[in-house]
Amino acid sequence: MKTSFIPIDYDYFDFEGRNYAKIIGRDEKGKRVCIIDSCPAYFWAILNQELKQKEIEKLLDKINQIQLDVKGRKTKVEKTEIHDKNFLGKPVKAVKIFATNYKDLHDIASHLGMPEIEKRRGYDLGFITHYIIEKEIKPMHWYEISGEVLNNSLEFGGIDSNLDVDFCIKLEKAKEISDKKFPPKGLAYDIETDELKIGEGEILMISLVSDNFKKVITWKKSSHKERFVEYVKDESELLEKFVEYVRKVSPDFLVGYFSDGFDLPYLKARAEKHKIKLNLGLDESQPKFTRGINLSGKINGIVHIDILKFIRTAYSQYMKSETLSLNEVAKEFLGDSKKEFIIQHSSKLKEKDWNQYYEYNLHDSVLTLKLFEKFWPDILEFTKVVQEPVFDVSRNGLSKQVENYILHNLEKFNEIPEKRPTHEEIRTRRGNKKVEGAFVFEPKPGLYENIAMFDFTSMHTSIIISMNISGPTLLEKSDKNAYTIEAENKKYSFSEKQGFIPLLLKEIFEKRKLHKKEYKKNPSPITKARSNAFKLLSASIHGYIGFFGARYYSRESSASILAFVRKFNKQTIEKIQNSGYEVIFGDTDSVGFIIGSKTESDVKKLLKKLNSELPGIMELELEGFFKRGLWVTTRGGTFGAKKKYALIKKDGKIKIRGFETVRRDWCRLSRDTQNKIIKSILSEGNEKKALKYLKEVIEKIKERKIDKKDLIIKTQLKKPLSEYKAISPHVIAAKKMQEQEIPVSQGNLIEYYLAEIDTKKSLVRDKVKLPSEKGDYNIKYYLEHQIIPAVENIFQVFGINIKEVIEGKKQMTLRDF
DNA sequence: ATATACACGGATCCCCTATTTCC
DNA sequence: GGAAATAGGGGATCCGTGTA
Repeated sequence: MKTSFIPIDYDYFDFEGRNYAKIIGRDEKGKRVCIIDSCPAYFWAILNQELKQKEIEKLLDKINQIQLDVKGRKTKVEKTEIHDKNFLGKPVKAVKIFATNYKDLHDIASHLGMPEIEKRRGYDLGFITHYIIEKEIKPMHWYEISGEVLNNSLEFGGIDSNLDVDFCIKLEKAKEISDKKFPPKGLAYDIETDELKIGEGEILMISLVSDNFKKVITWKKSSHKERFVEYVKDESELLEKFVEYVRKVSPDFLVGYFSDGFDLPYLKARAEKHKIKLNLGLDESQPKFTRGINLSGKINGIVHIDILKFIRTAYSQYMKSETLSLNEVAKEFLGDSKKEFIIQHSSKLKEKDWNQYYEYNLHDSVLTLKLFEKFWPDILEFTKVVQEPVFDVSRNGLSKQVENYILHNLEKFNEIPEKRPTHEEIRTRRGNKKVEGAFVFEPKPGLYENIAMFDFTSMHTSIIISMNISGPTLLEKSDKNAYTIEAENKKYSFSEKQGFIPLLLKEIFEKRKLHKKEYKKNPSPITKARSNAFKLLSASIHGYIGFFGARYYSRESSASILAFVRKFNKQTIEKIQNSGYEVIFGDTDSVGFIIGSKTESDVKKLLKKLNSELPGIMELELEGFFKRGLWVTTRGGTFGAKKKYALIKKDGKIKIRGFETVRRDWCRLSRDTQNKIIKSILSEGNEKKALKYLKEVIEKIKERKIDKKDLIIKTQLKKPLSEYKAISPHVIAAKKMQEQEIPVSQGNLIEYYLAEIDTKKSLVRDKVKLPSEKGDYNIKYYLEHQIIPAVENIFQVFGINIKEVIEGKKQMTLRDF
C-alpha cells in the first residue's frame, strides 16, 4: 500500500529481541496511520589511529565474539564495519558495532576496554532519536510511504488488533515530499476538583473543547442545565465518559494547561482509586509518567501537550505577565481572560453557583485550546528545526533543543556524536570559575534629547559563526589564519577551516532574522513571540556551549565568545565617539548615543560604515531613533545606574527597562506612580507636572486614601520554606499562609502588605500582613520604602531632593499657620 | 535538575561598639 | 560598680528580579 504520511507521535517496542519504531501520524485525507519500522542498532568505537590493518582485523574478531547476558536478555554483537569518520572535526578510523537491541549498546560498550579502542560513542542517544537520525523519518515532515498493511495481521504479536488506527503499515519505503496541509486536531481539557493535592479530592467536572465540540462532564447536578453540560452518575462514570469522548474526538494533540503537573496525574490517581482503566492511548494503554521531579504525562499515540511548559521555555522571558497563570497568559496573548468565579469547596457552593462553575471550567479549556492554536506554528517550527517529536520539543529546555538540533545534523558532517558528560565531568565543570561576561557601559545620569540606538543582530551567534568558535575548532597552537582572541590572560585561537557547530548555527541564525523581519512588517503579540522564540533559541547556543550538562561544552569557547562580545561592543562605542557623538548607553550588544547637531541620515551613514568594518556575518542594526531618554543614578547616588533607562519615541511610545515600574516585587502604587512620572518627564521634557503628581500621591498616602490592593507586594517563593537562611518578609507571609492552612508551595507568588503595628519591632517582616488580614497600611513604610526609593533618583536628575521637598512642604504648611 | 553573565536593590544577618538596664 | 541586655551602624550575604 502507498500513502502520504506525516509522523506525529513516536514510540517503540521490542519484538523477539529487536527494536521497532511505532509512529502514529496522518495521511493527507486525515486518516490515522501507524507505521512500524525497524532500524539497525549500532554505536562507534573510535580506534587508536596508529593501529595497523592486521591489528584492526584481530580486534574486529574479538569484538564480533562478544556475547552478553544482561537483565535476562541474551545479546551479541551482530556485525562490525570499519569506517572513516570524523570525531570533533578530526578524521578517525572507527568501528561501527551492530547489536540486536539498542538497549544493549551501553553494556556492549562497557565491555570494550581494549587499549586499541580510544573512545566509544553513540550509544546514549535514545532509540527514537537514533531512529530519526538513521531512517530520516522526521517529525512533522510529509512522506510518501509504502509497505505491507498489517491490519488484522498477526505480525508483531497481532499489534494491530488493539490499535485504534485506520491503517497500520510495516514500512518498506519512504520518500520525503513537499508540505501538505496539516490542520492539527487539538482537544483541550481541564478539570475542577475539591482538593489541590493530587488525587486527594474528587474530580467535580471535566471540560473538553475542540473544533465544534464543547463539553462539560459532571456528576454535580444543578437545576439549570446548559447545553454543553452532560451529567453522569458519579466520579467513576465521569472518568469513563472522559475516556469515551477523547476516543470519540480522536485528537492528535490532547492539550492542557499545567496538565503534566495537575490534570493528568489527578485523573490517573482518581482512576486508580476507582479501579478504572484510563485507557486513553490508541493502544488502550494508560498515561505514563516520566520519573523525576518534573512529571511529563505521555499518552500512546496522542501527543499530550502541557502548553504551559512550551510557553515557559520559549516565551516567558519576553512576556509582560507577572505570572504564567492561564489567566494572565491568555490576557497577554489572546486578549481574553478566565471567567470570573470564586472557587470554593463544592460543599459550600449554592445551587445557582454551579452553572457559573461549569462555564468557568469550559472557558479554561477554550483558552487552552486557543493558546495551543496560537502557538502551534511555533511548536511546528521548533519541531522541524530540532527534529525531535512534538512531545519532547514542547517540553524540552533550551539546551536540550540546541543539542538535539546538533545531534540530528551530524550526519552531514560524517561526525560521530559526542557523549553526554558523566556526573564526574559535570561536577568539575560546575566547579569551574565563571567566565567573564559582557561589558556594560556606565551611563551618565540625565534627561537627553534625540537619541539613536544600535544593536547587533544575534550578537553571540554571529560571533560564533563569524569567528568559527566551538570546542572542536579550538586550536592548540595558533596559526596565522586563525581567529584569535585574548580571554582570561590567555590567547585562544580557532581554526580557519569551518567547524560543524558554527556552520549548523547559521540555519537558526537565519531563521531568527526571518522572523524578526516578519514581526517588523506585521507586529502582533504572536509574530513578536515567534521572533523572540527564535531569538532565544539563537541566543541559547552560546548558553549551551557554556552549560555544564552539554555534550559540546567548551569553557574556552564560552570565554572567547564573551571576550569578542566585549571587544566589539567597546569598539563600536569608541567608533561612535570618534565620529563626534556622545555615547550614553551600552550593554552587551547595544549602544545608545545622542544625535546632537547631526541628522538621522548622518547616523544611518555611520551605521553603514560601521557595518562595512565588521567581520563575517556580524551585523549592527538601527534599533530606533528616540525623542528623549532618561538615565538615573544608582541608589547610592554616586554612579549612573546600569540596566535602568526609559526612552520615548516620536510617536509617544515608551520603552522602560529595569525601573521599578517593570518589577513585579514592587507594589502597584510605586510602579504606577513611577511609570506616570517617567512618562510625564519624557513627554514634557521637564519634571514640573511629575512633581505635582508625586505630591498628590504622597498626600493620598498620608490621608490613607490609597486602596489596599495597590499596596500589595508580590514576591515569588523560589524554594521550599525550610531552605531559607534569611527570613525575609515574603517568607513570613508564606508561613502565615501555612498557619491558616492556605496551600503554599515552591513557585507560588506570595502576596502581603505592610501594616501599622503596636510593638516597637523594627524589622520589616514584623509588619507583614496577608491581604485578607485586617489592618491599616503602614504610612511610613510605603513612603520611605516604596514611593521615595522609586522616584528619588529620577528627581535627582533635575537637582531636586525629594526628601527635602516633602519636609520643606511641611515647613511651609507650618509657616502658613 | 539541566542556556549564560551582569546588575540593582531590599532585607536580613552578623559582628562590633556604645548605651541602657538591672542587680 | 559591674554584668547583661539592647540599640544601632555598617558591611556581608541572601534573595528576587530585571537586562542583554
